Amino acid sequence: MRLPVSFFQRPTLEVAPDLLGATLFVENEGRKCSGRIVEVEAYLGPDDPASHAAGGPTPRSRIMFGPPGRAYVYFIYGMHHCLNFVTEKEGRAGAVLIRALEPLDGREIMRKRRGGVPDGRLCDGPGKLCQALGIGREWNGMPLDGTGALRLYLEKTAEKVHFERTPRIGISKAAARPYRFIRTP
DNA sequence: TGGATGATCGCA
DNA sequence: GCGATCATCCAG
Repeated sequence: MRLPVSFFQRPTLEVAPDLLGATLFVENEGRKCSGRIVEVEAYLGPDDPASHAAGGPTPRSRIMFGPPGRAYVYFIYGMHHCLNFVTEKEGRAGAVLIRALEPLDGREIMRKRRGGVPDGRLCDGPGKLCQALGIGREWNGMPLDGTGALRLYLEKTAEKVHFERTPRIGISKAAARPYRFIRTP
């Protein structure tokens, strides 16, 4: 079942765990790739010091304050992109960072984009999955229901999903908050 | 463990 | 303008 945009119009900390187990589909360069979401992190609004939305809207973080159910893609460390899903109702900032996928369809082209790493390393990091799926800045702002100029969408899982919560990775501010969600067996 | 590599943002 | 910082990745 396709996830509607309204799925994202909720508190970020509720959306994040609900995304675990969902399948992300990306149509790019005439190819369709998909992967199961297995790790995410929540980033909140101005009250979350680790969030790009801390300190109010900026040219980069503007999308986080806009309507939910869109992609927030940013460039970091001079060489990587990260994919987020915008949450909360319009005017309130929030996003979920997609940190890892289990690759499903399109592994051939993902391997090609990733330079022939083993399948287990294709999408096991936020920068890696963007490289595998061919996601760059041009995907920023794309709706998550496949209605944009570049198509991506999600399907919900029917399975019961187990997960654990841990602190977020690679941040220095608000590092103690348990806003990371990992799918467990 | 540190280097690559460039956009971003606060402060001057 | 300037520079510290950065939601990363990979080689060694």
